[in-house]
Amino acid sequence: MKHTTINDIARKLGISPSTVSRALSNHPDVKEETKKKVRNVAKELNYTPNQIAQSLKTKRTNAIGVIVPEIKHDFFSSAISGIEEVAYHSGYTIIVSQSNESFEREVVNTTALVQQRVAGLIVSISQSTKSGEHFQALIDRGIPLVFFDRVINELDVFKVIIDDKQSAFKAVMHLIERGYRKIAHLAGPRTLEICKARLEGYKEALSYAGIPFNEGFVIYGGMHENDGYVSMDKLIKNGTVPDAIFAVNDPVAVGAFQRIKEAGMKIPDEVGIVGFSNNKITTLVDPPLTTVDQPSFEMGKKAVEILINLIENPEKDIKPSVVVLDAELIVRKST
Amino acid sequence: MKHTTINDIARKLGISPSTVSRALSNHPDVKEETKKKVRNVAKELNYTPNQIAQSLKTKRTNAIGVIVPEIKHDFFSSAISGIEEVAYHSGYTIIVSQSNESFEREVVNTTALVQQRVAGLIVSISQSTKSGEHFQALIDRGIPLVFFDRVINELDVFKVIIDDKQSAFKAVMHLIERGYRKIAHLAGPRTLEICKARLEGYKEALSYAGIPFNEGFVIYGGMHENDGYVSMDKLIKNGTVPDAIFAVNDPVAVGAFQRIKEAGMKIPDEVGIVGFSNNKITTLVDPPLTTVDQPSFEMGKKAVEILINLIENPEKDIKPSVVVLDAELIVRKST
DNA sequence: TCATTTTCTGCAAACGTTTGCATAATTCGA
DNA sequence: TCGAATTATGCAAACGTTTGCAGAAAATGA
Repeated sequence: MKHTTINDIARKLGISPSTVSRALSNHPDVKEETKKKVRNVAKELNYTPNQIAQSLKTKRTNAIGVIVPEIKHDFFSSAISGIEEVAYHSGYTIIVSQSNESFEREVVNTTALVQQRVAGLIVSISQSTKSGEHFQALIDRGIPLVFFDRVINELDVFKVIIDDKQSAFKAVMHLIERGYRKIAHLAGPRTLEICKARLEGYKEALSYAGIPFNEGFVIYGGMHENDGYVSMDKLIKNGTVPDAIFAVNDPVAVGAFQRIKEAGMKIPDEVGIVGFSNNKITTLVDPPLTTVDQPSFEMGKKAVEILINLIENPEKDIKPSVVVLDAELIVRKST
Repeated sequence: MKHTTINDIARKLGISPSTVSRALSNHPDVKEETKKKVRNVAKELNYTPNQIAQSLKTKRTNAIGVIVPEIKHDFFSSAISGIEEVAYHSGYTIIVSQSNESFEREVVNTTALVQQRVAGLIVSISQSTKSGEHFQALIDRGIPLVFFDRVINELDVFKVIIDDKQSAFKAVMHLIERGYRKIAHLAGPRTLEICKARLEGYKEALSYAGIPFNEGFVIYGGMHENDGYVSMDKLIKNGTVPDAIFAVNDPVAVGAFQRIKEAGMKIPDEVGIVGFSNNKITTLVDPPLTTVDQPSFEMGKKAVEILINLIENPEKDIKPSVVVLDAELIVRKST
């Protein structure tokens, strides 16, 4: 009733399914005349190859699995856009799932993708992921895997990242050059390497500039706008108002930004603020935010390019490496 | 080398694959003791069912295809989030593709999804889609299809939308109540029904209020920020500066917003502005934008709920209907 | 004209499952 | 203790392809 098969075509033409198969894949063995007939009937009957059957036989799929913490997050959605873009042009399709920052869900998603026999996976881990066993299992089975942005250092796979520490260093140095001295850091979850690295960069810049590190100026929180708001609120309530903020990412920066405005403090005169990621919002707030341009779209593209290369060259086992993309500091009016 | 199969388990236990299959799916016919043994070996060998083979046999898949114009667009990425959320909890997986506003690519994506034998599709059409044949083909084959937001009126399928005309009407009436009289509309592509509807609502509000319709106050453009900027620029260059703007969506509103600021005009005193969609940015610009709250996340959820219902009840052929979700006007400081 | 080569087509097995049906193994009643 | 009823297992076909191999048909040469 539903889909026509190669057999329907064969029956209609009184030839064998094998010939039809070969005709459709333009095999040189089959006569041009037969090919034509087959193609016509195929069109006439609205034939679409059953990729499920093809995959079963050939043991290849053109599906790439993608797992991110949250699809709607600006950084990830544009990374996914980049992934889809390249995948599309290479004839791959992407299966997208989100972990919602939950470790369990990340594991479930991973096995779901394995069951679907995706050709490979691109992953940015959840903030509650403390173990990499589910990914190690992929590696053991020889399923190509590429991490981007949020990676697990211990695992020996390809990683597409930026130099978080160096970028953070540059951002904080910029604040220092602008004359800010009481610089607070709104940090992300301690579990994430990117957050650790950004914190490191912050500390290093302070020490480089001879500014003593003050534990009370590091406020840990999540990666969302609300976290930034809450963290800033804490600083204000504690009476330890800094003269500048380095936020772990843009949503956090924007949250802090709002709290600062509510407190009636002037940006950048009373408080300078630097974000991280170059989300679209940063250009739209007033004043626009200084931030680190994290090339989300390009990171997605790069990750999938690497993955496809791995998929299509299974024999030469390519040594995993860490690809570090450039991330520039974009200076705007908030500093 | 790669994946263990049911046969590996069978061989290891000296039983038949059929028994293993039944054991794993907890069939009552197989003895508890055998089940245990099977489960143990399955775990030991790291068995994951090959869903490709399962699908081929059962003729069912748990993949849902999603096609949107652009993944990174705020509205769509949060709709996709909603879709994934519900899909995940119902055991489905989503294959996401973007048309990039290209008709051809939309067609390619559609057939790619059909080849993968997705259980159903959720689509928001591209702005250059003028024909619905590729979707009609789905309907003819009995493949469940749900449109959301950007729909094709002529096709008899489920649609999840908001009342665009009514919402536009409310938005423009609000401007009128605020005292604005020279209201321009930055319209979207004439091909999209949502754009036509919003234009209609605009016209109707004017006529309702007895304000004569002025052709020169409708500027057609795309759906992006830059389009808003350009359209606003035209109005300014033409010397026909309105005292209020009703934009077809938020990005366009924000683009106009920036051009207005550049021109040194005060919002809302000299120019009022209303957007459409309630993108996150609208709360962050200064002043925050009045806009129509289009529940993207919920639209995604609703669409996939309908789709799953269609997928899981193929026998009772459910009559397609149009689901209209509520969209409230959110009044902020820009009007 | 017939043997030989070349060109084209079909048979059948395989991919990893599921499942109707047959049958082996076990349990039960008398 | 034996046949019947019950319980548990296996056989084999099927899902829609691909592909090695065999062999039919056509073309070639002498």
